[in-house]
Parts: sequence; structure tokens; C-alpha cells
Amino acid sequence: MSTIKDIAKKAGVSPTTVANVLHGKTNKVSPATSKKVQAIIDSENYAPNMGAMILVRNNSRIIGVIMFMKPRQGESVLEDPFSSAILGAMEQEIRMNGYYMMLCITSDENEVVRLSKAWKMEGLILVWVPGTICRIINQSIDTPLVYIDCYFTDEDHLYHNIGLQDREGGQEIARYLVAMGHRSLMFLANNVNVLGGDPQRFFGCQEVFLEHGLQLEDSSFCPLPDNRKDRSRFYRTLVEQNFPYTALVFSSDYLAAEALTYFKEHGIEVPDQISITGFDDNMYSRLVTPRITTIHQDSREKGRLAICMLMKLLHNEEVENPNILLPVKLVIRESVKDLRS
Amino acid sequence: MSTIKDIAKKAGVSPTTVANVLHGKTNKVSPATSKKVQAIIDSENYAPNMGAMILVRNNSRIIGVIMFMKPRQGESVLEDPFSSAILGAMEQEIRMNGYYMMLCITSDENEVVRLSKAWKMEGLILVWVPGTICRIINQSIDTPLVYIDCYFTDEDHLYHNIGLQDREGGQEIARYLVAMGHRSLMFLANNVNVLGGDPQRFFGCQEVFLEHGLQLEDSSFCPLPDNRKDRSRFYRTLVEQNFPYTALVFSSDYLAAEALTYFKEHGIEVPDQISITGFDDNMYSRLVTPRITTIHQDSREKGRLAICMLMKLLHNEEVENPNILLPVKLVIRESVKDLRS
DNA sequence: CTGTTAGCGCATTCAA
DNA sequence: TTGAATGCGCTAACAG
Repeated sequence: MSTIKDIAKKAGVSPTTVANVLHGKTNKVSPATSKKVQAIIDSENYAPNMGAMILVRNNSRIIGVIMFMKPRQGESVLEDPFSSAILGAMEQEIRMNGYYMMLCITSDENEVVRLSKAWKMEGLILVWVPGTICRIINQSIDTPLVYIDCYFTDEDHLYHNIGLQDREGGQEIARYLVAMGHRSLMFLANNVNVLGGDPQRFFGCQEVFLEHGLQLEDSSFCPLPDNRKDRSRFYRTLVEQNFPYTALVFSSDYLAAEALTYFKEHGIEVPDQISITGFDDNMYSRLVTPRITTIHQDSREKGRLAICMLMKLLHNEEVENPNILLPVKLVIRESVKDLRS
Repeated sequence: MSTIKDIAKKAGVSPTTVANVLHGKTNKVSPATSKKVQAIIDSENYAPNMGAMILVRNNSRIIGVIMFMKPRQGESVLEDPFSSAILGAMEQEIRMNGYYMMLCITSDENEVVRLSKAWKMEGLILVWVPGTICRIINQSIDTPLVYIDCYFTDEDHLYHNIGLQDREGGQEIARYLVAMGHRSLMFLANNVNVLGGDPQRFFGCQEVFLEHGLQLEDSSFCPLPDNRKDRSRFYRTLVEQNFPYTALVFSSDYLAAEALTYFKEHGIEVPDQISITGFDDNMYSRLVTPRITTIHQDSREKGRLAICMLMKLLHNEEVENPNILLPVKLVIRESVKDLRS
């Protein structure tokens, strides 16, 4: 609760002197005074009032982390370990760089803009924002912005993004499925954003099918519902339809594992009756039996790189590559049936 | 970027009038002026400067969420779905109540105190804080504090806490194991804090063993290492020792599932060679095969209740029960061997 | 109903 | 080397 003024009074010096000590301007204060003042600062457990800081410096050392998602009832995006791994990595980096993290899960771009202005945020990390909204946000906010896993729809702005070779990921999956004798698949997206990574992954699948003279209809792209109950219902209809496809390509391990478990509990054999693939290569794909064939990506690294890039922007350092696409790698396990025999 | 002054100038009124419009004090402003001013506020996309707000009101509408944990290398607490479920629920509640959430993962109580002072936080949620540190924090911070899953070591303060019937949970597990013919167990804690829920769960086990005339040595309580690699090493030594116990009682599904998967990958049959139990009843226990027998708890509800309690404290409403202990329930699945035959 | 003003805590400029 | 004064944006008390 003590202010610079309080400290100054106690030390018998002026507020300026205290400020100078606080900021380590040793050349402006005599060693003796400095020591004396520092002692009082420590004993009082002085902490600067960030409100005053914001006012006077017009910035706050706050990094806003926006998970661009509709709030769901009874379930949080964070429950997908993919998100929480990113978030955990960012929290660590932000704190280590001496910044503060404000977390907000919303899909209201106006709220994002308000937030960033009101708090004089120094920068924002934006996760899974649809391209059209990226445009609005980049127009409305003039602090550094780093996106994660976004695809942009215009060339008007220079966007900074940490993404993934989504298309290549889809290709890898499709290539593997085709090699295993599959001729049809259904793509289960975790996200209704039409311009995110999910469609890219699907396009990758389509390309490979085309290369092999096979067809993959647009209608095979199927966004899953936001909440668990509706997804269960959806899985049931798949079972009832007796799987018109030989493989279900999920856009996350989280969903793949959930579905696989549902199927097992309902007497469906994976991969005998239906093949399943995932995406992310996190714990979920390794935990289930059969373990899920999936695409590996380093989600912690995504978070870390995002903050690194943001820090460079904050320090006006040059960012060599504003759109980093992390590599993917196929991880073959046991959830895909070999149809060639 | 526009301030109240800017708006006032544009509208040809005084800053006070603008402030009155902003605060909905309709009785102090004529409808005509109000409309005119409101229009400009909207068109300018005005957002208040929270720095000035902090300064003048001496509070910030920030809720600090502290996950009291040493930062781990290459892994975040958040990767345990238990933490992320709590976090997700809190984020939602905080935002819905018109507050802001600042997230910090640290085990440095001084950092916590500094943070809360610097930002004039209105309240804090503190997760998994050792009792001795709760004491220090309660002494140093005079805003409302709500703990999650903490056990306190003194009666000097009134602590607010959302906890769990940890001891009962341990009892349930032990009762079931004993009923299944088990006469020894090893308790694998996820946490080195000696005064948290893990020891309570273990005490619960001890009590039940005692009731049955069995002994459960203190040395059966075994905290697991913080990082995945060391845990793998630990699991290996268990395998090499050929399991001196018939059951491994884990203090989280996350760890139980991890261990179970390790064992399976190394040719150990669960539950034939070793029985395993978990704690939490989240996705992890349902995903693996065999599914893990565990103790159910509602982690989202923990987060929600914590914020509710904090809001009551903030509004000076009465909190009927300052230490809510959520109920537990045994969920029997297939990871425990029946030793009675 | 509307305007003026002081002061919140800090950094910064200028003066001593 | 130190001190005094100013202003950041806002609220609230007071004056008109």
C-alpha cells in the first residue's frame, strides 16, 4: 500500500530520488542515499501502482491472450490438451519476460478491441480467429498482434502468425489411408470456422485423393457439434448408418479419442469396423486402445514461439518470418485397418 | 484512444456530463444531451482507461488466478485436465461477472503479494497452496481470497476454500480395494506439498486399513516426480521390483492413465499383474483400457463455486459456509483385480 | 441540468 | 545530487 511518496517521507528524501533508486539510475543518486532508500523500499515491500503506470506511460505490460471461441456450456476449450499446452507455454514465457497475462475466452471481436484499449495492452495473442475477424481486429488495434493457427483472407495487413503445415498434415493422413487401401473418408472438424486449419487439412486430403484418381466430395467435411452430448448423438447416427466411410479423419486427438471410446463402449471394433485417425499427437492418442494414428505437432512450441515473436515486435526487433508454419509428421499406430488384403 | 475529454469536446459539453452519460445517471442529464453524447461515445468506440480507473477508485476489477506450482520444464500443470477444467470454469464466471482474469502460475508467495498489490486486484483465487504459505498470504493481502484444494495449518485466519472430501475419497478407494481382497497398496501422490489433499487421501486409506486390522505404513505414501521423464524412470523401477504391492493408488487420473499406458507398453497386464486406481474421474480414466476405477469429483464446479464465493465476498454478502467440501463418489471400472478367488 | 476542479501515484522535465 | 512541478484519464464533490 505504500507509495513512492510514503517511502520518500520515511527516507527524508524527495519522491524523485526514490523513483531514481527504483529505476536503478545509480548515477543520479549518491550510494549512501541509494542504500538507505533501498532498505526502506524493501522493508515496506513496495509495489508500484500499475494504474499510475498505465496512466503515465500509456502502456501496461499486459499481454492479452484471447482464445477466440464461443463459451460452451459445461465444457471449456481448455479441456483439449492442445489448448492447455499452448496456454501453459505462453504463461511461462510471458511471466519470464516480465509481462502479465490476461486471459479471455470469447468470440466477440468488439470485446477483444475494448479489452485491449481499456487495459492499454502491449500486445495480444489471438488463437483460432476467423480470417474475416482478423481483418477487423488488425484494423482496430494498433499494438503488436500475433495469431496462432489463423488463416487470413486479405493482403491489406501484415499478419503475424504461428501456424502449422495443416494442408501437409491432411495430405500425410490421406496418403497413408490411400496406401492402406482406403478409398473414402469422412473428415470430422472440431471447429465451425470455415477458414481455419481444419478446411486446410481437408483440402490436403482432397488433393491426395485427386492425385490417386479418387474423389473426395466437399460433403465429406463435417464440423462436429460444440458440446459433448450432441457429439455423442452424432456418433450414434454414424453407428446406425453403419459407417458409409471406411475411415473417420478427426481434426484432433481429443475428438478422435472421444469417438473411439464411444464406439468401443457400443461394441464397435476399431479399426476392424471403422478406421480412425487423429491430429496433434498428444496424450489422448497414446492412451486409448488401439492407439491412434495421428499427425504430430508441437503445441507447446507454438505457444512459446508466439510469445517470442510478440516480444520481438514489442522490442522493435526484426521478425524474419511473420508466418511460421511448424512441421507435421505422421505417427503410425494401430487405429487404421489395412484394407489391401 | 479517445478520452472523456475528447468526447466532451466533440459533443460541446463538459467531461462530467459525458461521465454521467457513461454511468447511466439519466436523472442528471437531459435526454437530448444524453442521446447526442451517447452517439459520439458509440461512434468513437470509447473504452475507459483502466489505469485511471485503478488510480481513482483504487481497485481494478481484476481477479488474480494463481496456480501455485513450480514452473516445470516441458510440461504445464494445465495439461492435467483437472486444472484446465477448473480454469475454464473460472474464466467463464469471471468474465460473466464483469471482471478480468489475470493468470499466474508460480510458487513464489512474494510474487503473488506483489502482483495483487501492484494491480490492486479485487480478489484472488489460489489453487493448491501449502497451508504455511496460505498463512503468509492471508497476512499480506487484505482483499478477498478464495482457495481451492488447500488445507490450512492455523486458526488465526478465516480461510475461504473450495475443497473436496479428500479423506473420504481415500477411504472409498481403500474400502473397495480391501473388499476386493487387497492387503497392501502404494499411494502415488501428484504433489510434493506435504499438507495438501494427497496426504488426506492417504490418511483415508490408512484409516480403512486400520479398521480392517491391516497396516498401511507411512512409507507407502510416495510423491511422484514433477516431470514425465523422471516418472517414466520411476515406473520402470516399479516394474523391475516386480510390484511389491498389489495395487497402485494414484492421486489423479492423469497420472494413473500415464502409468497404466507405460505398463501396457512394457508388457505388464493391468489389472492382472498390478491393480491401479485413479482420482478425479475425467476423460483420462475412461479413455484407457482397462478403464480406471476412480473417485469422481466435479472439477468445473470447483472453479464455478470458487468464483461465486469470491463474488459474495466482493459484494459483502454473507458466505454461509467458508469451507465447502464437494462430495466424492467411487466409480468402479476394470482396473482393479479381484483377489478373493 | 451542466461545468469546474482537485487529486489518485507515478515518471519526467526543469530548477536549484 | 536532490526537489518541485506538471500531467496522464478519470471520478466525485462542489459550484453555478
